[in-house]
Amino acid sequence: MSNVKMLPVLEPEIAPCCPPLNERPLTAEEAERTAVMFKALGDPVRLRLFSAVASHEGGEACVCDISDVGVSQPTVSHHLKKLKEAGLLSSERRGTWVYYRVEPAVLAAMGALLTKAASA
Amino acid sequence: MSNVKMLPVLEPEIAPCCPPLNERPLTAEEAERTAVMFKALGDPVRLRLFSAVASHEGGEACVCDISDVGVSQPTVSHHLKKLKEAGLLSSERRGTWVYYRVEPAVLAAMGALLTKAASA
DNA sequence: TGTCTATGTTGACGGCTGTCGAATCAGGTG
DNA sequence: CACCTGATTCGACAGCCGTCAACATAGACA
Repeated sequence: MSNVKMLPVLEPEIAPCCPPLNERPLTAEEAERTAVMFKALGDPVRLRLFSAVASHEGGEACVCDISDVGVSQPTVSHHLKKLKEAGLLSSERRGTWVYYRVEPAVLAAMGALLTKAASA
Repeated sequence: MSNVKMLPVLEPEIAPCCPPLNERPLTAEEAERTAVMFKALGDPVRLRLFSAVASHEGGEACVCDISDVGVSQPTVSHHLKKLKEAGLLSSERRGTWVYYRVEPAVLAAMGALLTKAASA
């Protein structure tokens, strides 16, 4: 298979998504979209996988490099798929191995949601 | 009753918690602690409630001001409790009403986790 | 005291989600 | 081609979670 479906909300280059959390109450739709991203990081295993990819040299990592998080290999694959669906990771097959890479724009957007709210 | 139990990890004033997600792979414990916070924001209703509190004047809001999110009142209470347990909100009763307030330090810590990772 | 309003708690239900083993797919190698 | 390894998908199960109605609690006020 090729591509898991991506969240359309994340397609714009800088992923503006939603206003800072303290600017105004989020609408139901905004909350729905944003919650998907936070939920993706709301699992310990996914957080470890994501951190492993993000901290790996070159900003990308093969599944084989990061699959030592205490769960079975199908479960690792399942979580990577979730992160991908949330728009936080992208994947590419190169020969034998599949490499995952972080999406910095999405990360920055999520960070802005929080830091702008914190500073105000 | 008074207080719901807080996460001990969030007690230090600036809530240093964990390194940026791309500095090194998170340990199991770090991931466990951090995931609790992200999970708290990983629900649309909670995100709307949190945003409503954060954007309310004075940085605090009475439950009656924010409970119009399309779910029943007990459900609102349930979600506010979750946000409180995650260390994202604090509450205080003043007379008839209960006021919720955001914890900016925790918010800043979560933001730093993401923005530092995004910029590197 | 009693009553009203504002929140929180309880108990139950249904759906979602994390997990695994087994099967399957993709690519490399012989 | 057969075979092996890396990775995903499938099918099933248990536990968690969001939701509600009903009940309980806290404070204000008469």
